[in-house]
Amino acid sequence: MKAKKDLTPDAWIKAGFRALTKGGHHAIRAEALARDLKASKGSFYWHFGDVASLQAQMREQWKAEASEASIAAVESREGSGADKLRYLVEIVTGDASEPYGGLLLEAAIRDWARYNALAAAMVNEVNILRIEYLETLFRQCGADPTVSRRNSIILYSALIGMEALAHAGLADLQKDLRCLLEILLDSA
Amino acid sequence: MKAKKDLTPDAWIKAGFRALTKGGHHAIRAEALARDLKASKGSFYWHFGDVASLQAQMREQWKAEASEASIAAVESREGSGADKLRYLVEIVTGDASEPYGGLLLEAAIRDWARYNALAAAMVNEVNILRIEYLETLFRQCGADPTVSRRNSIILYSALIGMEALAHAGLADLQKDLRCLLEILLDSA
DNA sequence: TAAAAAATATACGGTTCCGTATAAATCCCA
DNA sequence: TGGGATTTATACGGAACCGTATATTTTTTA
Repeated sequence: MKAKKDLTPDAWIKAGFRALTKGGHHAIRAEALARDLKASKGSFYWHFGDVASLQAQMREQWKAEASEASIAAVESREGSGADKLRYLVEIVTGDASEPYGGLLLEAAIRDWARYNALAAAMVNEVNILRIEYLETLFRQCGADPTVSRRNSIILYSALIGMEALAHAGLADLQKDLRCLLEILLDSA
Repeated sequence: MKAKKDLTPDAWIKAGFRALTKGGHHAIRAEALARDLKASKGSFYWHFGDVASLQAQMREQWKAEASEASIAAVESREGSGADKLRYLVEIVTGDASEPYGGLLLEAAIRDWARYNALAAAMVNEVNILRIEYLETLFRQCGADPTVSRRNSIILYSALIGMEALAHAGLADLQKDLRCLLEILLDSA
């Protein structure tokens, strides 16, 4: 009999994200993930004490990634605040650029947060960081703090909402969000 | 022993919406609803063939309500297109005005649609109707069709996205959405 | 008021899951 | 190469759920 499939905790975490994206937070189940990885439940429970522990590690990993990835990519570039905003819109609407399936996973995690306090707390922290970063960019464009904050909230909200519409073809994520950005930049 | 609690199909449907809002689509379960209503599973299966049938009726009911409620309220008023848009923003951001818990239920249904094709089809129809209605209002403000459509998508997306942020206090749904509306009205 | 119909309750078998216990296979290294 | 540590598989008991079958009670009606 074969054994020792070299399953790392990370492989289980990735499987967890796949399940979350496809079936929602309740789809994160030990036996289902084991089937996905063609492994057995025993293996799962060697790496994790329970399902909640896997979920905790999923939250940690996503939070770290979500807090840094896009911001680091934008900050590594030279350019004005407006340029950075345009580039940011570019990369976050390009799904492939993000790990674990980009906006689809984002949405699934947001759903998760709706029904779970721990996930909600994490998503909230990420939201705060992202909105604060957007604020700095809008301020670099010359907008005053109040307008910057409002623009940030509007832009970020629209991104979240458009993802749902874009999936059905109702919105063109890239085009519509870019358009909104220009409107916001002009409105000052 | 008591029996005959006068449970209508509608009582089960309402319980279904409660469960959906609180726990997500997987929380719509016959035994859980029965506990909620202090009834038994047998009663549920007298009114519904199975859980999928309850879900179908939930979708029908919500679709009818969601397609008409806000639009009818706005259309019953006199005023310019801009006035109607302002009033529409007013009522959709006032949570209590909608049945079954307003935006919270909306979000839960949107989550449901993410993982279920039937729910996705229904939500898509509702989205189309709503966006088309927004378009007519923007056109009444003098915007050309292309701009009207873009404004509609932006405004509707922002509403969807802001709900998630507002829940954590990051956005002021009413204020921020109204602000966006004015920006869109000015951008023409 | 007795029988039929409507509505609810209880009991059952089957499935899927959780988490634990235990066995088995593989890896590492002395 | 053999034995301990690591990793995976199998087997188990218990819980929750589904949908059905079968009482049991209430309401309606003839």
